Amino acid sequence: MVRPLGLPFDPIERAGQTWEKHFGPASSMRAATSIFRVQQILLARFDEALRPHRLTFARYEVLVLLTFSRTGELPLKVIGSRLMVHPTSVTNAIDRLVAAGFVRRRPNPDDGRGVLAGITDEGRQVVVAATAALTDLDFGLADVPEDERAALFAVLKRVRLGAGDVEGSATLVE
Amino acid sequence: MVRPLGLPFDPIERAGQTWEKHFGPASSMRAATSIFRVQQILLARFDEALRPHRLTFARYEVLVLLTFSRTGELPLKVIGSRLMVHPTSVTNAIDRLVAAGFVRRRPNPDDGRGVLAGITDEGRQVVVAATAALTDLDFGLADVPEDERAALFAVLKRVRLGAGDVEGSATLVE
DNA sequence: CTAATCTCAGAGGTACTGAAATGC
DNA sequence: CGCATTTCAGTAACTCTGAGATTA
Repeated sequence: MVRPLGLPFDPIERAGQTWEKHFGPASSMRAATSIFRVQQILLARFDEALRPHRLTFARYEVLVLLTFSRTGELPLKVIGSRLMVHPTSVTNAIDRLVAAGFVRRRPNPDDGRGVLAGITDEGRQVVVAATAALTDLDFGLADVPEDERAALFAVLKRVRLGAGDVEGSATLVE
Repeated sequence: MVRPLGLPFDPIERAGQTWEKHFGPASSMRAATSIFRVQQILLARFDEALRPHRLTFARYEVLVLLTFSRTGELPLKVIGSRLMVHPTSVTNAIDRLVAAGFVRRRPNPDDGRGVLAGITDEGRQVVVAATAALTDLDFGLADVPEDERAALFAVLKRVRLGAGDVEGSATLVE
């Protein structure tokens, strides 16, 4: 749980006002700083909700991805690109999921270089429970009305496409 | 620099579609996942822009805060609450800024328990250069139109207030 | 005495680089 | 051969806990 700050003013608002006096327009700075703070708040909420299930949010995402796959198995390479994490981070996450009994590893029969991660029965059970915990929280966004969630997603999508998340869309916004 | 993914589809969009089939409404999940991804993209951009100045974004924020103060000095306690970081993180950041020659430490004459961090001339110079680097980047939000930056800030503010960032505002949205 | 401020030691989680092993 | 996939070793930066020293 991120400790409530309980300040008598909004620190980001105040930083924005001071910024405008010293440096100029502050809209980007305020928005960027808010993204950092909210990410910190959400991550703390998620990890708190997931701790009883012996999961972090990063590992939960891996399990969900495996649940979504037809066979319950995916190459590590695919996991990394879908979740947008570094290959060594995938190895690390899978190591820990295997240690917890939620995932099995086996060589990819279709590609001798590769490895498949497959979800276990225990992994499927924990995903259900963990998902219930997170949806109870509304993914930390209970204070945001439904239409604003969609707007938030749309605005952030511009940034993601600009960073090359989707091939050929770096200049388009659909 | 976060590597471009160059996927043939948007991984968050796809996860949202699959989510709706398995679990139900996905607007919160999509928005929350987007916040995580964009935070990762922005942080990578900032740290890349700041590396030539021997700063991380966290340390840059400390220097800016000191620049904004009347005397160029602030108690560590104030730095921690304004930047919303843990006391031990403040100590760590100040340690490194002192080692880089950007900050000086001295006992707080008004409170024997406390410590003041003060920005040095070299620190003031580096803040100017680093700020130019970040504003050149539009804080990573060049792809977001001006009015949407304000909207983004407003939506995220609901989450921050709900987490208790501002005393007495947990239930209000101004 | 209680409470606040700061520091230190240690643990946990993630990201990244560079190099190696293996197989396409 | 070049290239892709995974792993390992090491580094870095941050967060948090718990303990201790100092002082309001």
